[in-house]
Amino acid sequence: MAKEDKRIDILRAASRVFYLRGFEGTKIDDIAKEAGIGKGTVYEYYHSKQELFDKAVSYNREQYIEQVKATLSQDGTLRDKFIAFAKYQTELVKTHIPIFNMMCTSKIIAREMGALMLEQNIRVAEILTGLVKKAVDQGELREDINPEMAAAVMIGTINQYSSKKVIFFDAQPEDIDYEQMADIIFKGIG
Amino acid sequence: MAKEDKRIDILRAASRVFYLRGFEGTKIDDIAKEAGIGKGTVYEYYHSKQELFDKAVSYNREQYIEQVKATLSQDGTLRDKFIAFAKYQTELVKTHIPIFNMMCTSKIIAREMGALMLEQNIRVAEILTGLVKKAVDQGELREDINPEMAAAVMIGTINQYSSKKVIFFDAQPEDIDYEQMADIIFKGIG
Amino acid sequence: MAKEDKRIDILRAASRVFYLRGFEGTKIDDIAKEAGIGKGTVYEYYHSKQELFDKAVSYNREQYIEQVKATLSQDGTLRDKFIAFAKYQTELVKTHIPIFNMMCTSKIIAREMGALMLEQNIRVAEILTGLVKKAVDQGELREDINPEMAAAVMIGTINQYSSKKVIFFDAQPEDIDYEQMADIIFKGIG
Amino acid sequence: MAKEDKRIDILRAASRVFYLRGFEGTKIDDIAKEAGIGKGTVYEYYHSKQELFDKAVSYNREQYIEQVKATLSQDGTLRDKFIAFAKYQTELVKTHIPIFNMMCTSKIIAREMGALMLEQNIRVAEILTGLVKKAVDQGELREDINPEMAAAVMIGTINQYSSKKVIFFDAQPEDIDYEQMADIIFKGIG
DNA sequence: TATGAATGAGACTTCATTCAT
DNA sequence: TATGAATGAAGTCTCATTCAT
Repeated sequence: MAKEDKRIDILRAASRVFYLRGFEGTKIDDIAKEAGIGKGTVYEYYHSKQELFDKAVSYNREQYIEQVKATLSQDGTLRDKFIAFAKYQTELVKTHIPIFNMMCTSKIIAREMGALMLEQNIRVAEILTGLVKKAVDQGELREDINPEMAAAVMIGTINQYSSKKVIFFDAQPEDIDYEQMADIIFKGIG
Repeated sequence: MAKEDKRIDILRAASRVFYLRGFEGTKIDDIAKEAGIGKGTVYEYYHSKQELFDKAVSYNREQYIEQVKATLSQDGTLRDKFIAFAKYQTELVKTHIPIFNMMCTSKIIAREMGALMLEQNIRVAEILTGLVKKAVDQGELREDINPEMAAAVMIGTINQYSSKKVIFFDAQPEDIDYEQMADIIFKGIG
Repeated sequence: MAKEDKRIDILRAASRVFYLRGFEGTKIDDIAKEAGIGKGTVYEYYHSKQELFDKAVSYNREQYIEQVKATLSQDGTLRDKFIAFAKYQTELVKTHIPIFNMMCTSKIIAREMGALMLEQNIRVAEILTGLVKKAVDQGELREDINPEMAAAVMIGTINQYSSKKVIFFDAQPEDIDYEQMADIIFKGIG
Repeated sequence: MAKEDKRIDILRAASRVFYLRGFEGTKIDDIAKEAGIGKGTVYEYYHSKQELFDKAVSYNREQYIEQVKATLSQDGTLRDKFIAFAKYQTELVKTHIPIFNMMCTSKIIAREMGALMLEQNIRVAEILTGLVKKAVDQGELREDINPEMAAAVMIGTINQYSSKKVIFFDAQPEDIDYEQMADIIFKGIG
């Protein structure tokens, strides 16, 4: 228990620091201090910096995917689900899970992390693609659309507009007009 | 002349290596070898690794923005421009300019690079937003749309669908169905 | 009682591990595991790794010297004693007491261990030298020999031939022809 | 040239320090200081401490074997050769080549070094054994001796008596009575 | 008394930067 | 101007020792 709790404590501390400074920019000592423990103690729980990083990525990814699934499995139309997902994704970026940035800050991204990032993005896209197909079947969307592309429009728009507003302009998640975002995606800009 | 040429040579060599290995993962010696010169020579042209990195980022950003401007200033409807931009962006990712990845591989991303990335993305978004406004004025788009958001839909969709297909699934830029992408954005998915 | 037994247990466990891995290559945890106890417990009996090492060396040395004395105090001619000693020394190397190797595996050999090694070797040499003198008196050996050198011939030959055969060629102690060895030493090679 | 000279300089400096303190007890910084260079420079010439150690052992071993061969190939009887070899071996221990001690001071002795030590000792023993055989053929030695064992008597006696006198009692190599040593070996102690 | 989690000093190694040639 | 050998600061990881339980 206490042992496992501490493992998680260290993982979360590591996540915070990796998030802020990236893999290379993070010193084990930083993580130890963030967790309020000694440097050597980190190594009692994780064998290497790399392992700690990988575990932190996995941990946050799991958390993320679970939340996405929960968000998208709520009742309602695809429009409702989209708005819920957009809100969640925006909150996420603002507040807590550092997964996106963590993936962008390691020198090894070009090798191992590419697959991880892909997998996660693919899984979310797949879930959304499935929902799009169902919505087509139920007549909520027009029949001639490419579901995969439709899912890309949704995810892409959120990442481009919503997340960036929050990250770069310090906007609050509640300031985003999700209804308008849904309108423009569902009705088109033309 | 020759001096200035060599500066650019080094800059381009640095861009290639930074792109592949990130800031921390790149050794000055790697850059020197890539440029076919000695390690000390790099320091005759740039005072530090950090300066070289910054200059490489700026250089690639300039090139990128210039190309985007050229692409979007061609004659035609917004739809035409969108397709041209999507093609360019996709080619870009596939072939050469390492700007996106460079931004993801430095330990300083959270601090200085955030602003750079923002600025570039903002500039492209601004250009597109301007074109959207013009298209609204010319009746090509409906009047009630938020131009900024419309631009985000376009950029976001390209990044999510097109770039990912190319990056992660090794698709060729010419395999992407840009017409379909334009349709879904202009007509909406609803 | 039990306390003193445990001290010896730890000492023997330490001897085995030091023997295999040397001073620096041995972790306190290895010794604890070999002794079937916890790491902290080792420190209840010995104040430091260095003390434990020193005590282990002393312990094995005592045991060794006692055995050598017993072997050499048996009845018989010097030739008999030599053969008995050669057998014992060969068995020793093969089976159990790690004293020689322990002495070769510490970083402190050049300083403190030199004296220890010397002392032990000297004591054996002295005992043998004494026996040689007695044998001279009893007419078993010729009168003009240097007893110290004669002892060196005996010890040196055993170490060079017998021990090496066993250590490096995995010969069995009983495969050695001790009679032939005695012959060559007593009669000379000339 | 200068580069190769420096490689050797470092190797010799490393040999001296390894000799005094053993593998584990030697810090790269010690070697650098002994060589009068910076710590990083050592790594310009050798990739790791282990490589440097291995190279130092090999280097000293080569030097040693060459010298032994030269010593034993001089004209004269076996007795003459023995005396020359004993002198050389004694000088060696006193003055310069740290091979024996180096081999005794690493934690890896039990694994890799065993073979090296064996090989060297075997080679010397083989050379001597060959000379013994030749001496038997020429009637210098009696016919019924075991040449391998005779060689062991010679090497063992030198190591036990001569080297120890020098190492532990600080005797000078010229103080040793090599004639007496030859007598006792050739005529026997009996 | 016995334990093992926690600790931090210290070692190896890397690499940006300097500078003599 | 061009070079690459030299350097040492700094980071990762190990492990002897301590101490609360």
